[in-house]
Amino acid sequence: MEKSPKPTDAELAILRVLWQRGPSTVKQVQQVLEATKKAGYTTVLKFMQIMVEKGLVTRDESPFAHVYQARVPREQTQRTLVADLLERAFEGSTSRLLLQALATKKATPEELAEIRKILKNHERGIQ
Amino acid sequence: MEKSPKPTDAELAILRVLWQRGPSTVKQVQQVLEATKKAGYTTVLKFMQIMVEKGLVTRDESPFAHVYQARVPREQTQRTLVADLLERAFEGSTSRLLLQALATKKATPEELAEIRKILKNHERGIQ
DNA sequence: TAAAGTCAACGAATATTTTCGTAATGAATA
DNA sequence: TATTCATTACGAAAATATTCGTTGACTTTA
Repeated sequence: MEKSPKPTDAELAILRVLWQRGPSTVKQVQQVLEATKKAGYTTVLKFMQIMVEKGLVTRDESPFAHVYQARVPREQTQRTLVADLLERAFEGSTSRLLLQALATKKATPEELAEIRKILKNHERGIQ
Repeated sequence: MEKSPKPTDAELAILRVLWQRGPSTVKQVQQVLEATKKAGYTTVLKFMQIMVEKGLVTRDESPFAHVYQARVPREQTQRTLVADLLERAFEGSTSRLLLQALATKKATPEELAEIRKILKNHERGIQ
């Protein structure tokens, strides 16, 4: 079983791009990131090298441009992060977490429907 | 309106003690923390001094032992943290957040009932 | 008043995260 | 082959977070 270390902010931002785009070169990732954060090429490269060492991504050393790929699944990382926040800030209470999540961000009716569905599925699973 | 900077891990651990115990001295906080983390007295003191500077806590400079108190409300801090996580890891999707939260931690029937209640209240508020 | 104890202040040391300058490599091309 | 271009490698610098040793102030008590 793999350990899934908690990625830093910068690492998570890179993972998000890889999850969304699939395997990408440093340049491709950097171009996406420079829109929001202003991260230079070597900065992004450095992080991706660190992430290879940590096992967060794999690198395909293709002839010219190396192609990187997320090694940790999105959902697993999300679970790690939300479990961490639950413990650190909510004393483990999922209901409190949801309460504050809804308080900061008005969910659309579609989101609410989705939440109800998740809840229903979860209850069925528990029976 | 106050800004509510995201507390670091160590700062959040101290805030949790203050939220739970109410106004406390450094020693009292340190005694609670050394059970879980092994934080020395001066370490805790240093953080609490930093937190005064950042405006996270206030200090009552009583005759002998200074008494510290959380200045940021628990719920506001929780909202800041969950909003941050929503953006950084869930593309803003509250339903995804809940899904993964339920996936990591089996909610008790009471928790589920609580969650349903929160959802119902929230829907009523939206109408 | 002296000694011992308690606590805060200060600053240094360490660790971690983030950023980027510069050099090296290898391919394409003039 | 020499030059240019795109990319990676290396390592240092800067920023931030964490930890703690030491000093000094004040209180109590012997």
